[in-house]
Amino acid sequence: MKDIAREAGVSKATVSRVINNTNPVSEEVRKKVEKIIKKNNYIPSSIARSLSKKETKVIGLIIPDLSNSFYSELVRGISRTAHNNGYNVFLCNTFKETKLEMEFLNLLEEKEVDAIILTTFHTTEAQKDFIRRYKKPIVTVNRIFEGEGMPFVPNIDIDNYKASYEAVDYLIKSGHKKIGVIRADKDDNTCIDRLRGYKQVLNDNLMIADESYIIDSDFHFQAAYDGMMKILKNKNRPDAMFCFSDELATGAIKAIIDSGLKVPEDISIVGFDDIPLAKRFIPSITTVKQPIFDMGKVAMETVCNMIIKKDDDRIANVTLNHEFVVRNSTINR
Amino acid sequence: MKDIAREAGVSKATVSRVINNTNPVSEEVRKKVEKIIKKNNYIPSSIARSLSKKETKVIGLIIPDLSNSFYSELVRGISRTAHNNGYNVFLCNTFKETKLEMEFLNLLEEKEVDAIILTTFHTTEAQKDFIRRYKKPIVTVNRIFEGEGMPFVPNIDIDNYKASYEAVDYLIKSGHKKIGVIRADKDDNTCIDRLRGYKQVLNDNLMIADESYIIDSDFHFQAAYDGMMKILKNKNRPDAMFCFSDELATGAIKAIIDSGLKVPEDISIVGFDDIPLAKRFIPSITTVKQPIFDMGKVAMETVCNMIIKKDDDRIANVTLNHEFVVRNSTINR
DNA sequence: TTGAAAGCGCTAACAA
DNA sequence: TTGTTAGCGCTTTCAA
Repeated sequence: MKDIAREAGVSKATVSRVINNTNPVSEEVRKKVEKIIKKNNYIPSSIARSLSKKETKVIGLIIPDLSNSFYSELVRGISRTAHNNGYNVFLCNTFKETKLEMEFLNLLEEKEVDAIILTTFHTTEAQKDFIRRYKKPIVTVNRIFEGEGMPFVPNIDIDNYKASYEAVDYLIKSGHKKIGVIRADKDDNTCIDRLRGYKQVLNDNLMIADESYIIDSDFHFQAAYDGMMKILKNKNRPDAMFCFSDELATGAIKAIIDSGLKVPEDISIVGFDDIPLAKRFIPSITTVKQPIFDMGKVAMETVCNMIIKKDDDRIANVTLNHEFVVRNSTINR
Repeated sequence: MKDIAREAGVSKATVSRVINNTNPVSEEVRKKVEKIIKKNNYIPSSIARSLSKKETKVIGLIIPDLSNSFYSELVRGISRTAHNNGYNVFLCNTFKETKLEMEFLNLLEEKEVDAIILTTFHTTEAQKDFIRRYKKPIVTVNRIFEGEGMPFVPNIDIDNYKASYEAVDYLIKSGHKKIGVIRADKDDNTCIDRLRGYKQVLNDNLMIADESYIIDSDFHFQAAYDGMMKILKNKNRPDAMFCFSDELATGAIKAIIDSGLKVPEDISIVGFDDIPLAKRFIPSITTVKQPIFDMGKVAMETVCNMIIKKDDDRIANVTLNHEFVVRNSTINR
């Protein structure tokens, strides 16, 4: 920059003004400086700028694992929206390791990102402490952080209770009598809400939730496969399974087919998320569609609002609309 | 930092020394400074450090789109290895937009990342110009950049020609007579090598590559589905299809089944990549396994080597081993 | 409309 | 073993 200034016969301040389009600067000088910048292939250092302006124009993003399509789609929504607003994404894939989650949180603070979008794997006290003392904006997706002395952390989500209620209601209305569940991360608020919906709709229809029909898993194919295999040994096997993700649904379907049974003829399957795979799988999967890309978009927009104005009414939890999508993994009984 | 120094009664230099473990500093002073750092919850600014040291410890990563499992897995391999080596990843998802590719390249230069790992969607002259003038390390995955005045850009890949040859050879040996191909990005070197392998093995077995059996697509499900539908109208339909990705394979399978035919009974399908879905799909997909995570790992290791020593013999193209995995989407005829 | 100068928070000679 | 000092490359008052 100094070189540009010298060559143009102006001061660094002037060069800075033309780069950032900060008025005032005469047309004549601007032209001249721009020409010299181009000629010398000069690239301003965004590091120096960040140091001086105390903003980085990057937001930190913490996710459990990209191998889960939910998160890769979320990242897409966030990246796209970030870019549209002049921000960029510093991605932290924690591989579901609690230790890495804290490491990355601290790293993002050191890196002085302008805000953090957080989707943790397991909520810990250390994380809560971090949130308590962190002074820049934090937004979560599908996670609720509350507690003593905790600032308000906007969360982007769907109405998991209602979505779950509707999905199971559909199964009941289409004649299913014995409906099981494959859940995941059972202490997670998302999971809790969904299970609540499931139990409530059974209750409202005078059906009982058989505890042996509730399978725990970890949002991985294999866990669903194993869990489904176990439940199939049950002499009184279910006629439908509601899975808390599409990936879990594929595991359940595979297990059923490997056991010589058919989907949906013997057992109906409902998934959750509507990842691209859901409609392509064979059979295509009936599922609860979450607007994942939009959730990322809204999360990023909320971040932007928080950065600009510290107390706007656009800074709040956002509940997006879900949609129940009927495909070929369910049948009328 | 100044505050810490004042409170500890030492100079900033000393504080810097204890933070970075740069000798020498007496045990006594170290303890004291560490205590004060902890007490005040002091977090050093990595921006200021970067400015001063002229290194950021972040590498820029440009990929076409995370919705493709190949790339999300690649990102995982790169992230993991980066972290193990003290680096972090600045992710740029270009959504396959050529304009964004150049924007991100320029951005990474401004951000002064220490190196770039590049997997472009379409190679352009502007990209080549960038590479020519960029002075920091660049490594590619599955992409070859060559040309007048171009520096050597290490590329991480498998032997696509051989992999393709073997896959089609397997089909021939298991009795298939009419073998088609669904390729993607046909001007890409990867694709060219694979098609060469396909044609060569047909040739070596005195079979002719019927041009109407070669379908162009864009690495998306829908393109494969549509292409497969078209080829099924062919009165002389193929008895096997070799698809250049697993996602394309799922599209082909879906099309075949929707047409009332069966996989593999009527048509065998071979994929490429071995994304996690391949073994879970129904039928599970016979495929060429690429060590995607490892490709990311090796790319990142190569980057590290380039950063440390400018001319090491470990800075070279790397060809990793592939593996042909037989599953249920192929059959002996 | 422009320039001089201070400062962002750190590192790294060099001196003590 | 420690402190002093001069940057790193930019932005931003304040004065001219």
